[in-house]
Amino acid sequence: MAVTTADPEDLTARARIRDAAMAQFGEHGFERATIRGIAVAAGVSSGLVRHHFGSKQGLLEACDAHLVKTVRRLNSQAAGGAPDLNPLAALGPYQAYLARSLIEGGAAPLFDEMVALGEGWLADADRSRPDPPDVGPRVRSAVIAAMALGIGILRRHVSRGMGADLSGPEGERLLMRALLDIHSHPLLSLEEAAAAREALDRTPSPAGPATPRGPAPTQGGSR
Amino acid sequence: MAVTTADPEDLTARARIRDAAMAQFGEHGFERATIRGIAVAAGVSSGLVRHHFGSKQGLLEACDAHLVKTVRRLNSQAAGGAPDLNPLAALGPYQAYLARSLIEGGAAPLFDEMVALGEGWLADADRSRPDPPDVGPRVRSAVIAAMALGIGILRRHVSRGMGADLSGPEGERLLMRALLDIHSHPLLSLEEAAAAREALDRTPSPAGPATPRGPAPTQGGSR
DNA sequence: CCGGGGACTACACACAGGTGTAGTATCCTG
DNA sequence: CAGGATACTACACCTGTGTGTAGTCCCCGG
Repeated sequence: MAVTTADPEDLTARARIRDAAMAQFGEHGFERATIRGIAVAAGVSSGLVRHHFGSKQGLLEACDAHLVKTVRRLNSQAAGGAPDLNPLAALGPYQAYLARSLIEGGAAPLFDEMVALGEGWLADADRSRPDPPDVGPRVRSAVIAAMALGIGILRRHVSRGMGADLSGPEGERLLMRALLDIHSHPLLSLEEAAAAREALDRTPSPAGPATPRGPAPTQGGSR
Repeated sequence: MAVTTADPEDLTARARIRDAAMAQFGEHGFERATIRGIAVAAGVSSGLVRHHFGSKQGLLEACDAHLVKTVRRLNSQAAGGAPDLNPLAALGPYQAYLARSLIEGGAAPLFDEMVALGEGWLADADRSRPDPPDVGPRVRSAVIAAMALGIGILRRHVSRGMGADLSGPEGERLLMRALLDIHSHPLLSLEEAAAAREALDRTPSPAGPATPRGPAPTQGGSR
């Protein structure tokens, strides 16, 4: 059940402005988006934007609030259900906005909620794990949340790299298959991870040149 | 070996301007950063910025070029070495800039290089895998690259969620331990993944409400 | 009928910031 | 020692854009 943005004709001017703003903010970012541009997209005068939302900042806050409301609604719909490997996909047209908001700092509460959700799941899973994890579920959940969101944030790059548009159904399915494969096949064996962890412990200062050997695309040596 | 930004005094004005610009662009984004602000940070007049780089756009391109050069140098230093689980960390002060650049579309070639590197590694790993992966290494590499970069892009949120500053050495180590654990413990069992894949194949239209059950922090149901 | 308030528009204002120009100092080259 | 190029500054300009103000239309309660 994706977010359904009804016909613009069916919405009040206020809602149309908000949706247009979320689209523009999502696509161009807060600074680059202009009140006039949003007004044109919503089919109203720029003054009306100010009338309804007071200021550009106020408009942004209304967008954030609406995003939070939408996400909470989606979350409660899927309450108790299994977590999603590709959380951003559920937001449909608001996906770009959430990505921007995360980057520009607005969606912090949503991120924290994701972390909390994942933390619960990981804590459960840890109980049936032979070896105890050496970092707590909260830390791992934060990292996993960031990784999962990275796909949506870098949607354009991922689409280019995959050769399929992530926004389309075929790209979405391809992504899902890739995620299933990735998350069911660890990049490191337990032995490799243990060796890397030990190497990490041996270097007291983080300036050491030893990069723990581990498989993931790279950009360079360790810091 | 991190990127070492030498004393500002030791650099030419041009280099100082470029570094200041990368810092400002990285922290505030392209739009919000101002030429005057960059000039002040670099200790020069705003006219000199224009003198050296022609325009704000030209400055941005020079920053991109320098980033590419820096990353290539790091890559060649670590050539043949093992990939890094946390690629962005190696960039030190340029980390924020790369994150911004990826979001705003400038660093596409770098992303593609990461994907190519990871693709090679995955192709190697696939040869010693009992079950054949059902998506090619390039697609998986693109997804993994995005996931890995997501941590750096959402650095602030991750730091908050972990309770430790990712920019500091202690946060970096904690992240590394989390990554080692995550990448050595699959979130899905092979059976779960197979079941989810099968469920995915059964739903012809992607509008189906069935979210393949898989463990990761979530935001809502599937699209 | 009518008074008021909300929705909505048009237009003017102010200012931030990118860009352009002129001028000065400094250094290299012949 | 020219003399020109390059590094660098100060300042004027102008567009874009957020914001403020006044006014119109329309619905609704009394």
